[in-house]
Amino acid sequence: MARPREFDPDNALKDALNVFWEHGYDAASLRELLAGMGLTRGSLYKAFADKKSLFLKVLNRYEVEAVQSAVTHLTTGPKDGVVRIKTLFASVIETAQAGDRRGCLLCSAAAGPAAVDEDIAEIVHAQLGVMQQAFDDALAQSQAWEKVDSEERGEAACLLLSQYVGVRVLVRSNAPIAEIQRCVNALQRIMG
Amino acid sequence: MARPREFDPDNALKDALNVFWEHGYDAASLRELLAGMGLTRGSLYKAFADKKSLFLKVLNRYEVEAVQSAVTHLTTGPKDGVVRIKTLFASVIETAQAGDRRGCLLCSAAAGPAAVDEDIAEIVHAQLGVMQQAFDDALAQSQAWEKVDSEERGEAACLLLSQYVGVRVLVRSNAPIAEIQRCVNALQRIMG
DNA sequence: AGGATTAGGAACCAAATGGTACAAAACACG
DNA sequence: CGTGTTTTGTACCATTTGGTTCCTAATCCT
Repeated sequence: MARPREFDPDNALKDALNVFWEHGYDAASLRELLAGMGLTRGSLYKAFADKKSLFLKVLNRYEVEAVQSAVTHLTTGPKDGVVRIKTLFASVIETAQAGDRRGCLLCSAAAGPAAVDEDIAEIVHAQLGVMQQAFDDALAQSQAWEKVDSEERGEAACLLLSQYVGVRVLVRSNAPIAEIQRCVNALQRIMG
Repeated sequence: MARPREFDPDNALKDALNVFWEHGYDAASLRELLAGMGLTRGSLYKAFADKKSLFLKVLNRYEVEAVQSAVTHLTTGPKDGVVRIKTLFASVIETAQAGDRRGCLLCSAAAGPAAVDEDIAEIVHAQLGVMQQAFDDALAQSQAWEKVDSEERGEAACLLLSQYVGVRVLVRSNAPIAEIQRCVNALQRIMG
């Protein structure tokens, strides 16, 4: 391994994640990525092959970093799963209120042209599936839903996932936070 | 008004809508637009100034064509507003099942880089507001909600809007229809 | 018929796109 | 010390981007 690389690949991936998260896959130009990651073309292409491959690796990092964080919200903390679901949505509002309007990388990728690419779509759907499963698990661990049959609960989990996608898209679209707050209020009321 | 134009501007706008609807604002290239509209650069720029202006006009047409169609779903038909809301979501499923995976132009624009542009964002939010109001009106005209105070009903309308956005994004992302169907099932069950 | 005015179309433009080629630089190992 | 191997950085590439120029063609109006 002759000359050692001068950058930490994992750190570079983190930087790339930030660029993609802000601009989306298509709108993130190679120049922006290079600037954000602090390296030059030669290094990037040697280490990550090309833009798409880089994005796929970034998506994996997003899972580790963001999706797992949401899943943790849904699986740990208050004993009742419904409460945890509520706090997850509350945390989405908090993030937006703190000025982070990037929304969810997965949700944006799902809505954009990137979703046409099969490899990207596969990962996106897999990770949304992880979220959905976490919603389902949380519902299963709640008083209100423990007696409901699993199919009906699964449908509710689907509903929560699409709700989650909708909210995060609205956040990214710069919708008034008050409106998003109202939407989450309704969700929390409906969930009892 | 010397030489008359050889194309119908309204028709060209309809064609442009189809291109933007399929690819989104950013990914729709000028070449694709010209091909889809069946005219050359000179004509397009003479009639619509530039790409962004064209898109703004297309958005207006989208309102007339698609948003108003949804609003009609929400305001006419069955007497009970909740039933009308259910049928709106059912029609979204039907569209997807028929092979139309374009989703909602507004929802995609909201999630994409186009939303950064103030002029575009303004129209997008205005039209989403129209949808939200229609949800609110439909709820007001239902047995289940007529006794609920207007703030709580307004929050439910917000919820329905974000739900709508989420579902249409999932449709565009090529998510399995069965999953989207389950999500709508849950919505219809929750609404009583 | 003829000037005025507008649409149509092609050539052209600079800038930006993602990607490649290749030489120089930095290390490991003998 | 030198050779082989890998990284780095730069110059370069063809292609595509949205947009402009400008000439010609078609119509209106007198």
